[in-house]
This record gives sequence, C-alpha cells and structure tokens, in this order.
Amino acid sequence: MDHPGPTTRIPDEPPRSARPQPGGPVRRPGGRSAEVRRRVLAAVRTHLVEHGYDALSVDAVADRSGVHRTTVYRRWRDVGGLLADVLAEATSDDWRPPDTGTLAGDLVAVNREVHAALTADPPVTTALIAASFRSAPAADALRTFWIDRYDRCAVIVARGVARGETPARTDPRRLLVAATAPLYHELLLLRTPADPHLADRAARDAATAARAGAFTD
Amino acid sequence: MDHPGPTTRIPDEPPRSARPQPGGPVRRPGGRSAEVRRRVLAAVRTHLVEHGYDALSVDAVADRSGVHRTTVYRRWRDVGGLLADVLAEATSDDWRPPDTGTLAGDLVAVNREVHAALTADPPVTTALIAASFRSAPAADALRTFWIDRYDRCAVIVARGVARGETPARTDPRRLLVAATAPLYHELLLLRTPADPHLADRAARDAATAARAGAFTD
DNA sequence: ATGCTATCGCTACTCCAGTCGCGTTAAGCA
DNA sequence: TGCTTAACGCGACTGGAGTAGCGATAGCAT
Repeated sequence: MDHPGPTTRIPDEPPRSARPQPGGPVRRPGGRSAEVRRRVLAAVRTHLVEHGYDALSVDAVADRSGVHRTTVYRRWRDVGGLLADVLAEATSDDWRPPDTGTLAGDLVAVNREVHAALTADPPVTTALIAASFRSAPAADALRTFWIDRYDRCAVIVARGVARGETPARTDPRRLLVAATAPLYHELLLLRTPADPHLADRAARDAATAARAGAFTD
Repeated sequence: MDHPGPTTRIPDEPPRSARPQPGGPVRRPGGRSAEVRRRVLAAVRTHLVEHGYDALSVDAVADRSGVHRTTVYRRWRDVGGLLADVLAEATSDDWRPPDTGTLAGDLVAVNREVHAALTADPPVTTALIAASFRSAPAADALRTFWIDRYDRCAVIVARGVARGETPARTDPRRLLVAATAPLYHELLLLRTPADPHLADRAARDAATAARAGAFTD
C-alpha cells in the first residue's frame, strides 16, 4: 500500500522571503499560496525528522517555515491537518498495487510498503495515525486514504482467484485487512520493536489462510 | 482477552464531602487516599459515558469528583494516567483465557471479549488506546496489560496443539495477534462501523490459517 | 493526647493552543 | 494601469494544561 516511505524526498526549504531577481519580479509558480504550502509542508517534514511527532506543533511549523501562525491555523486547522496535507502531497494518484505473479508475493510486497511507511523517517504515517485520535482532519484524511488503498488492492485478490490460488468467494477486503492488520497492531498499538520478518510473515500467513479457504463465508 | 467491558459496573459516586456520622468519625476504608481514588475513578467513568474521550480532562474529573485538580495531577499525572488506573481497577488478576474445547471456539470467545471492550460504554479501552499516543503512563499501562494477556492466552494455542488442531510448531503469539489484530484495525484505525460478525470471522479465519500451517516458520 | 508525616487543598503563576480584528500585500482581471 | 479580492501578517486576547509553594488536615505511631 502506498504510504509515504523512506524514498519520499524532502525538498529544500526556500528562503524566508524571496528577494527581487535581476531583470524581473520573483517567480512563484502556483502563486503565493502554493509557495506558502511548499514551505509549510517542508517545515513539517523537517521538524518531524529532527524532533518527532510529540514536538510537532503549529507554532513550531510556523517558526521554521516563516509563515505566520495565524495563516497555518487558517489553512490547516491543526497538526493533524498539516500531517494530512503532507500525506496528500506525498501520495501518488497513479499508485497501483504490486503484481508479482503470486498472491503471496503481492501481499508480501504490499506489507513491505506498509512496514516501510510505519518505520519511515520522517514518521509521517505514524504521526498521522496518532493525530487521528485527536484531529478530525487527520481522521478524515486517513479514512479516505485507506478506503482508496484497500479498494485498489482488491485486484490482488482477484488475480489470486483467477490463478486458482484462493477460492472464488474470498472476500478481498477481509483478506487484505488480515494481511496488514498485524503490522499496524504490532508497530503502533503493541509498540513492539520492528522485526524485519514481520511484514513477510503476516503476508504469508494470510496467503496460507486464503488458500485454506479462510475469508469466505 | 480481559478488557473492561459492558459488564463493568460503575459504582455510585460518594458524597462530595463526608459528613460526621452520629456516634463516631467518618469511616474511610483504605484511608483518605483510597477514597480519593474511588471518587476520581468513578468520575472518569461517568464523564466518559456522558461526554466521551474528547471531553475528558483533569479539570473535568476534578470538578466532578470534588478532588482538587492539583491532587489529580499529582497522583495521576495526566488523562492517560487516569485511564490506566481505571483499567487497573477493572481488570482481574485471576482472569484466564476461555476454554471451549476447540481452538476456534477459544479464539471466538477471546475475540468477543476484545470486541466488547472496544465497543463498550464507557469506552475505557478505546480511550486508553487513544491516550497512549500522547501519554507515557497510558502507553506503559497498555503495553504491560497486553504483554500479560497475550502470554496468558498462549495456553489456547498449546491446547490446540495438544488436540492436533494446529501444528506443534505454531507460534502462539503470532496466531493470537492474527486473530485479534483485525478487530483493533477495523474499529480503531479504519473506524469502520461495528460489524457483529467481525469478531467471530476474524477468529475463525485465524483458526483456519493455523490448521493450514500458518504461523509456523 | 501529642507529634510527625503523608496527603490534600488553595491560589497564583507560566506557557501554549487557538482565535479575532484589522491592516498589508499579492495576484488576477478588466 | 487601476481596482478588487483573496491570502497573509500582526498583535492582542482568551482559555486551558500544567506547575509551584505553602498551609491545612487526615492518619498513624508513641
């Protein structure tokens, strides 16, 4: 599943105030509004890397980005809104689930992406999930994202059915949740130290279950 | 797994200030300290029922319990500490995992308890989990609780092995996490509406997986 | 009954999250 | 080029989370 992961690049922070250029006005693609957004989101990512989620605040982001705190409150409402926007910026509309040729392979690939997102630096995904318990914008963004991603991944199960790897009546979402839920549970709720085999094991356990007829009524 | 559930009884809130009784001093079993604790924890539960987790605060609990806010901060540190103590009060040292005669039956029984806890009123468990992202006392209490409960449930898997329902090499914790994680994932992270069949399905899916040799390396 | 200690209550304080009103400025359009 | 509007900056404000110091009181031991 597509989450912001370690390959998400942090763009350089632009200068605090753009200086007039020789020969013409300062160029601001997307207008002042877009530049404000770029600076603010860059500040969120940098602050997360350096200080973690607990230290993330609207004031901290405003100070680092040079955008006034009132503007940040006005546009993003709270820390959760900031994180939701960082996620929105980082995720790709054209993301597609992996296609490795086997159900287990696809689930392993998805779980590796989820694992990478949950252990990434900056910890955007874990921060957004934590924020979702306190912030409506964060909860909304997360729900929307997950609905979309679980929908897109249904094709993994359809391929499995087509290959005869799993019964035709397999509930796709139920299987996908079974594959991914242990990662979220272990890393976010139980807070167990990251186990490099966790993602693959959970995926393979789910594939074994599917083959055996689980996830069907 | 033992969570405070709908059967947890809310004791009546004692009067704000105990009045001298005819013929002798006010009786305070456990001393003033114990009475303060009873009143504070009762206030936490009542406030959760009436206003939910978002409205829970140290000041609200102090007002409702008649215990000074400084005392509440001093003893419980934050809202998470309050919720951790409510959990401690409600959980039973002698809880044992269910023993229904089958692996699937045991997992279903555990999952029903987890489901009851996650959908209970007052929502102590969900509140504590939400608070654990912000409060060290809450995170510590939850971790300790879960380590204990997953350990105690290992016997469910041992019985399954003894009955020949699952291979001898089955990893107990991995199976238990696979059975319970979808409930937490759906109800707390994905926030999907409570599905009466969720608990049973997740449990049976895990039992099917175990029978098929999942959760072994 | 008295003294000591742990616990609690009280008030004032700091700091931070969040908001408001108003002026400034960027940007688009006629 | 000028006007209008949207977005931003600024400073002041409110309310709530959290803390500190000190006095009062409950409870226990002598």
